[in-house]
Amino acid sequence: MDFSFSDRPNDERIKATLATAASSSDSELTTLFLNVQWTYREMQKAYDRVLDQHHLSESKFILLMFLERADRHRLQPSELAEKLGATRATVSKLLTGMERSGFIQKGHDSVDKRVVLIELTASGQAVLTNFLPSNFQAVDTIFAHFSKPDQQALTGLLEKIKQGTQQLNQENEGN
Amino acid sequence: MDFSFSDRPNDERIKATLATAASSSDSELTTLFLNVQWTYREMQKAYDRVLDQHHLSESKFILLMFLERADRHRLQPSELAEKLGATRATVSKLLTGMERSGFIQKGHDSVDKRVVLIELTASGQAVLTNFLPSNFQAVDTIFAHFSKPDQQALTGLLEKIKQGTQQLNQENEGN
DNA sequence: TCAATGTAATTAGCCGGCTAATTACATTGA
DNA sequence: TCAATGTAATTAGCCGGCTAATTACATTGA
Repeated sequence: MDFSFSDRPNDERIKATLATAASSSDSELTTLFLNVQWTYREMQKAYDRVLDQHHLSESKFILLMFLERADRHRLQPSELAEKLGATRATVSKLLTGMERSGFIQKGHDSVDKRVVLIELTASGQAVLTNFLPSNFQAVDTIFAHFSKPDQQALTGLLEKIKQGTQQLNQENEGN
Repeated sequence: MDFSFSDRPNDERIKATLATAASSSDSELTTLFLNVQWTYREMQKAYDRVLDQHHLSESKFILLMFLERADRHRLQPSELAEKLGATRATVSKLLTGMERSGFIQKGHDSVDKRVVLIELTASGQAVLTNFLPSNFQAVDTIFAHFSKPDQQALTGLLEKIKQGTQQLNQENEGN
């Protein structure tokens, strides 16, 4: 596998976008914005590779975590969807794949016939247990160069981005 | 549209993950990691909404930018793919959609019969010109709460994440 | 009590990403 | 010169996200 960096696409975007920037402030903020996107996407790709080595995707991993902590290792698809923050349709697809992989089993609720009960299998348990150390290791590596103050600084800056995002949503309310 | 915040899914992930953390350092870094993901994804969703109001996706917008700057407003699909940093297959799909929308036209190269030439249409031009101010406005809003030092600080922290990402890739080389 | 309404899950069909396979043409070198 | 190899683009088929429609069952209230 070739992970030698090609930052070229990012540079191309910056070049193209800066040519249309009206002010130097626009230029700086746009560069920063593209930098945030690029950094996140490279980070996520690297993290996804770790997950893939364990035959997992991020969402599937999170679903296994929820099941692991649930009473009797069982939850309804709708409960999983709400915890995950995805639609029921998406979760339905993910669960189909996880059943095929043998990570979960589907069962029926005795009371409400509409309900499906998703149960963690031993094999799903094992995959999760195996992945967890790699997960923390990956996060450690990503933030290897961070000092304590760096962590706090980033937390503060993320908070400001969240506020800006909320404003952007308000500006565009009513479609 | 309802943009009232449900941070619940993020909280659920943090709760579930922290329960399995070995050290307090793991806890802190994992929380920070989830926070980075959450913040980016909310920001991107808001930005995508702005694009969608102009019948664009981010990749389509970038492709229009490349064409706008190109000699005679023309590029080959393979050139666009390399600049964009996506596969030719992906770009092929995007271009099909953009042709349907009337943003581009496909033509033939007189010399090399394998080559397709993508040309920006007047309508594509117009959509781009119209979107650009909204684009800068969106970026401004996202970073509305950032001071100059904040910008510099974030740039530095992103650099550290990039370094960590590269290390993570090295650790997982040869899968 | 049963028609109207609500709810759980899935399916169909779209988007934008990917890899692998295919098609068509161009280039190269013995 | 033409077989082997390279290259441009597309297509097939997968993934994980979405909305809208559908199916099947549960609840409610006149």
